[in-house]
Amino acid sequence: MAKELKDLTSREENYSQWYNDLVVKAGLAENSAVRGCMVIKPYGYAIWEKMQRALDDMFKATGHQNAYFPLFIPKSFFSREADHVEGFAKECAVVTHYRLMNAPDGSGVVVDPDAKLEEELIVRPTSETIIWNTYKNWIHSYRDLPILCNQWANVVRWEMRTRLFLRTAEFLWQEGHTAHETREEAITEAQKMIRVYADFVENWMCVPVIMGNKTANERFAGAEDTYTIEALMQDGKALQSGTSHFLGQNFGKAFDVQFATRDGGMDYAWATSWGVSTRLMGALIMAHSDNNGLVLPPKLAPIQVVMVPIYKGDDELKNIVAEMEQIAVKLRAKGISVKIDDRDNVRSGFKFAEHELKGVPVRIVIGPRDLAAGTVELMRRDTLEKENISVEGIDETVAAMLDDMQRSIFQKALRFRDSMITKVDSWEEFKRVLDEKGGFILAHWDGTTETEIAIKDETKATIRCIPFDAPDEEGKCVYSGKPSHRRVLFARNY
RNA sequence: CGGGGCGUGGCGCAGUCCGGUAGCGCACCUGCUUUGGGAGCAGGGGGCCGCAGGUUCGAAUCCUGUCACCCCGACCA
Repeated sequence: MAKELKDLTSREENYSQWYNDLVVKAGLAENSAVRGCMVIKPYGYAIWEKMQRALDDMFKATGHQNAYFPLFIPKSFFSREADHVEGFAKECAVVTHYRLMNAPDGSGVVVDPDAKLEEELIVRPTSETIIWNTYKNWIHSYRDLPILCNQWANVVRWEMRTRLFLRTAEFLWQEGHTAHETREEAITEAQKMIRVYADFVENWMCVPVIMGNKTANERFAGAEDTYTIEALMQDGKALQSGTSHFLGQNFGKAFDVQFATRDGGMDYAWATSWGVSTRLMGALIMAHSDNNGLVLPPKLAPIQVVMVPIYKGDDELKNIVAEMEQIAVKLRAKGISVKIDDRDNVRSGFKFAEHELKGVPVRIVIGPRDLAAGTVELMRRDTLEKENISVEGIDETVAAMLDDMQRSIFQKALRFRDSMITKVDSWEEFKRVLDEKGGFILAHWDGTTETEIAIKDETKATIRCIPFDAPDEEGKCVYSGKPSHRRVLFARNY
């Protein structure tokens, strides 16, 4: 391991650089040999697995089942829904051949020109088309509905510029795809799932979010309505953290998914889709980290408690580790994951720094003085506060501390987020707040795409959402001065 | 696809202008001393200098070509 871990520069100077360094140094992920693609390292993947498990439980609890659909999608499927192809065409990886051969001149391996595919295959950027092509065979009657499927998969979007976790050419996600009998039922489903996401992000990741509708301009390609959760990062930029779409009958019609209705007629199925991705890892990192490294919510930390011995000589080490093992048994009995760091090739100070960098929530240090006194030193990662406590009842103390941290990390993020929401009523103020403070801006908007785009062109700020809880309020558009009936949420974003 | 930058042990870099046969820090290995906040000393291993040509007695260095990657735009969330 490296002393180079030491220099996490101040976050204010260059937040992007700082973020990238942190992701790499904390051992979460790194760039791969493949352009724009990411290697998720074991520690990062362990966090992702915890997220997956929690989300999967929530999906099951809301009646969904997992399934799996193909990686490749015939090109023609994309032509079925005009908006959809428009939205994804520019970033698709295309498979054109199915065989390699040795180059005739011996220079290596080349694509066999005789092995050209009749129809090109697209590596899925999202799976609506292949799934609805399949649903056509599954749905004949209203009795077949609803269909509530989710798949855990990888997708590819050939982005020009990538950033670890936030935007990679290939990413891991889940995508739910449901089919319903009525418009109302589908809308209810889409709204239910955005609430599931908000629940997960707030209660597991400790990241507060604002739920709302996307504007027509920011809507998913092929959707009638898109719901989003928007989080705020510590540099004042917003991050779209999850979306849920009401797709109307667009895909039902595009793939001719008709069913016999209760009253003897025929109708097209109503659709939703919803997804969250490894981008959530980026949100987790950028929402809580400090200059010492990651701060992980206890519920998502692969290791919740690390124990570091302070010792001279093998005998002392042996005694301390024996004590630690007894404590570990008690902690594990409470479902707490524990690691005893008894490495003898690095010093304790190095271990402290390393575990802080990796965001381990609680550290227990035991040295000869503690051993004699029956105490330990306890430190919590979020506040870096240390206290000396008795070994008696340590399992209760640590369990309570982990619970408290889960709440406290969220509260801290919430206070920051709330302090970064500014109500703005003039164009001058809008630009000034955006440049000097950042964060979310609540302002009136005249509801037109022209104004939305003009604002984006001038300031790079976009409408993140029209919050569900935005109260009715008469006002004038901050840009055009035309009448508006509620405030919408603006921000610069990732 | 425009504009800029870079390619040298695992990582980060110096050396390139002005050619002389490769160096520094970290990491790694061995030993001793250390251990309550990122250890010290000593010794050691590892690089056809992105690739291909050319100039030259001699090329990391000069010339030509080529391939990567990074940053800023455009694209995208």
